[in-house]
Amino acid sequence: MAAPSSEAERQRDKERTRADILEVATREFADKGYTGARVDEIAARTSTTKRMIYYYFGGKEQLYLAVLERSYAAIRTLESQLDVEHLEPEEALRELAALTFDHHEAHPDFIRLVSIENIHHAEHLKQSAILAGLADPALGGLTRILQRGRAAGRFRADADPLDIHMLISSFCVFRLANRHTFQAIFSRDMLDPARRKHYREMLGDLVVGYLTAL
Amino acid sequence: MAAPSSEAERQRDKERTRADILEVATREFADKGYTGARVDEIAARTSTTKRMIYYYFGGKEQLYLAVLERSYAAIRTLESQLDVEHLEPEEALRELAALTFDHHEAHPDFIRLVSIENIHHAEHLKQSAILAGLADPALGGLTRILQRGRAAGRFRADADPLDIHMLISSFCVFRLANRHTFQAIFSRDMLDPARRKHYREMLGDLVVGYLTAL
DNA sequence: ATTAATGTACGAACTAGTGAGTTCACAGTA
DNA sequence: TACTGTGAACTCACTAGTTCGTACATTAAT
Repeated sequence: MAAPSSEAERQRDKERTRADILEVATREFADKGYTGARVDEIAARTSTTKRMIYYYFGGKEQLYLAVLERSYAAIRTLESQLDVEHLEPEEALRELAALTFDHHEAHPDFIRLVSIENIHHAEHLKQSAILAGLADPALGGLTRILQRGRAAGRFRADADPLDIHMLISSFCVFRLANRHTFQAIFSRDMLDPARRKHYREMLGDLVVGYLTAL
Repeated sequence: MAAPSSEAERQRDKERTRADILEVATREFADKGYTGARVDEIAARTSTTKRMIYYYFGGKEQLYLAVLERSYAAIRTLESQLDVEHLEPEEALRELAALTFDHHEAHPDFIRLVSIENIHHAEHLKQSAILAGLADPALGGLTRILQRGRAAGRFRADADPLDIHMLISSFCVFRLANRHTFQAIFSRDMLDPARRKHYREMLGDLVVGYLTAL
């Protein structure tokens, strides 16, 4: 009975309320942008009230920051899912690219938040405490693969890990971030499941092709 | 004196007023997004008043649509700048990619408007009258180059013009659209003039590498 | 004189944020 | 066991400020 989380009849639960707000706010901000998002609307969709948003987060901007940080935190786990030391450099690279491809596809809200944050010149991300921890997870595994490929004389010598990361990101991000204008103009849905495999392999060919060409 | 555009002492000039409003509105919308943009702010930065915005454009949304259409119209001129029939397919492709690269770099406002429009699910672009005229200019030259390359047995047979266009766009767009978060995380400015040549060539290698690999 | 173009002042609706009070769980105390 | 003080979690109604849009007045051109 003294258990902190007993069971069903819970009305007052700090963590649950915070998580509820964050969940709803993520969708609202990703959907409408920072300025377009309405605090009242977020409140209405939670099981709590607007006053609680201010009670727990302080204000609209701090809530947005919390949403942004939570979304970025998820991508840091990508590195840990990468186990490619036993693969040939080319295959390891394809594996890494595919992993990124899958992660982006699985987190459209995150991509939208990144777009929104760029509209705002990344001013919120810049002041975030988690910023420092984002670069290494994204580049660690990639750097090791490139070193192996270079040492084996199979990758071009002037390849920079950050450039390759940018290349992979641009392909994966564009597919989600520019989906709507692309579809409007060319009548092709880049997220059509029927084309998923094609794009996933195209990205691998692209990266390996660039590194092994010449 | 009957000349429609006489000279300096012009206070009443339909075209000039419209153009002035469009110019200022483009910057405001590109900078703040649709919801973030303020009609009063746009009016303040023109040499005219808010009343004129409603007089000429009808409202905030129609003004945004006019801004969007004007920006998209500019990209339709790209096709006409392409004269690569005399070049080998590989070089023609590099030329096309470089041209796109340059155009995107020269029109950051356009890229931002596209991002913003995607946040809004391209709902404004979809209802635009110019939509139908956008696909062909983007793909015409590219399709011809790919045909030549394939006919000569130098490009892979399964290459789709729209996929290649997407590849080129993703690289060029990412460099501008995600500049700020990328710089915040990796401390690298993708628009640094010192790296411009490198990226421009990287894109060419990328496209040619993908088409000629295997 | 009539009409097109322009400027000013204002209002209705919306929006972020807050003031003030309430409910609940629980620990200490008699 | 019953009572009570306390603080965290919560609700409701409100305010101060903003924002799009417009009614009305005015000026210039034909």
